[in-house]
Amino acid sequence: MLFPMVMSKFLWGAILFKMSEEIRVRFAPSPTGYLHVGGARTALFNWLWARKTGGKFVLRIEDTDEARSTVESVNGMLHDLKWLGLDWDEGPEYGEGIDPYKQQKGDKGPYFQSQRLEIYQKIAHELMDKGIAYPCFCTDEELEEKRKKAEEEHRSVHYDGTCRNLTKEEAQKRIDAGEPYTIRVRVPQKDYVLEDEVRGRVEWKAGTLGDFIILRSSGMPVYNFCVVVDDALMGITHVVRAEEHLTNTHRQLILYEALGMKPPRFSHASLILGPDKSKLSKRHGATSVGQYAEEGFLPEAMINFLALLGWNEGNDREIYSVKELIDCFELSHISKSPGVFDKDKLMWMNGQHLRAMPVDELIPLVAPLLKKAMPDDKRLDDPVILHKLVELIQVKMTLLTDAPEVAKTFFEASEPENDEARAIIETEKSKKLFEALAVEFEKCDWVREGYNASIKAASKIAEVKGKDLYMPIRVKITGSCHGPELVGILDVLGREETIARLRK
RNA sequence: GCCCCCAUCGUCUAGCGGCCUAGGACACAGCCCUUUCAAGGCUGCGACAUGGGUUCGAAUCCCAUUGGGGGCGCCA
Repeated sequence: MLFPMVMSKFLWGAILFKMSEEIRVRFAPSPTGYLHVGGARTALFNWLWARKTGGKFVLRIEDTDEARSTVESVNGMLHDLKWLGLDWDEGPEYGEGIDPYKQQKGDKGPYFQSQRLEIYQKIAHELMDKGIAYPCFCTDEELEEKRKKAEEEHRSVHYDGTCRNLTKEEAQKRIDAGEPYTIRVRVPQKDYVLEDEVRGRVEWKAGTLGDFIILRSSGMPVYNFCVVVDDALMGITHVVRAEEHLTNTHRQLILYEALGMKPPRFSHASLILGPDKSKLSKRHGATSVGQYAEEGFLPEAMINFLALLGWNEGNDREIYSVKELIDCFELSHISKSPGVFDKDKLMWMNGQHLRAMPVDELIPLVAPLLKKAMPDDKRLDDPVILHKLVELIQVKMTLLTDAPEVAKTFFEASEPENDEARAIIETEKSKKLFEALAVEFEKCDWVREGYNASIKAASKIAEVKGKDLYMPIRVKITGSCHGPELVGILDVLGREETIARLRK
């Protein structure tokens, strides 16, 4: 008995291999003007899956709610996605002077729902012609009434099917008379089963859902309908999205069946929560990716953090590069329980990525911030000094935006920061030390060995050592009791500046 | 009200019946390193929601309860 089983396994493998089509995933945000971290994580999971499998990542804009949709709001979204490094293979183009509505890439477009209205309308009417859907003439008021009544009688608030059994002729007559109507699908009386990649088997019993609208009386399609039509037409093979859509899947399975299409594989990740465990929203602070970019977070840290919030490889690993994530990512390892967005951990992670970064890569990120904080400082234009400076402050930064503050503590000459600092440099011994050191510095080689020797020599002359030696020098030169290592500071400042500060 | 999902330290999580007196990370505290502050290293603090089963054995499987979340729209 073992042999046939093994055989069939091989056979299945072969068939699956042959049948396996290109994997196509999508991210379908509404154009709200910015990318929410929850959306970013959804986009990331999709993107990782596409990149891991060599598939395609499609970007589709769900803008049937036209009011919010403008070039600016779309670009805001695309900008954030680009910043994260989540590039898409199909969808609107992004860039200076590009109109995302007009310039799109991919052959399954258009990728704006607002540009696909005829498609939805045509399909909705086809379904109606086939009797899979039907026109409903119930008015808003009537429906509201029914809902109320159902609630009072403790029945479920489904549509009662008033227009379900209208004859074709009767319906046509009312349509011809110009009566407004919506199109509803006839929901089959049967159970539906979803085999979710992360949640496993999810079942809906027959009768838990009433006939629902797919096309409004205005001719505008409804979300669940658009999604299914688009996903089907765009050849989406895997839908990865947040848990809030889990119950929508029931309707969507019905619609796939109505269209005679095979549904994609679904993966429902859970929600991202705020510190109070309610769904992450603006009142919890920064929720848009753009805000984190401005605060000085690195895209690779953001990616790493978001990936680990709701996904893990099954081990203790915390730090991943983007490439490593692509290699390790599996849909089945997405976690089922919701997670709190922990900014402290994000900060830590940012520090990890920041410190792991080669100085040459860090310089272009930090230089503009330094330049902005110290616009008149010519030294920043010197690549050698800039390199030394960034190298020195790298270990002291958590965020990119920490750079100016850390640099300023020693890069710019300043008065003692407080009385404690002032007291340190105003002792007689300290004053003696500074002069001795200035003299030594004038004649030494300006390399680490040189000024280390000078400090030693001055130490003997002024009869101070240890903390009484280094702290006064630090305070005299920088004005602060804290900062990067002293010899590094000397490296950056150079001989002239250092001596000038000692003698000031 | 009905439907669906979820449940391990404060937080993110490992765990998929014996390796668990439950491991790692963030945060917190202490120590070490160090001319300072960081960074780094070490140590500590700290959790299987509750109640029933199943089993020789349960964080792990099943059922209830409780708690959280989502949905039930001519919103997306």
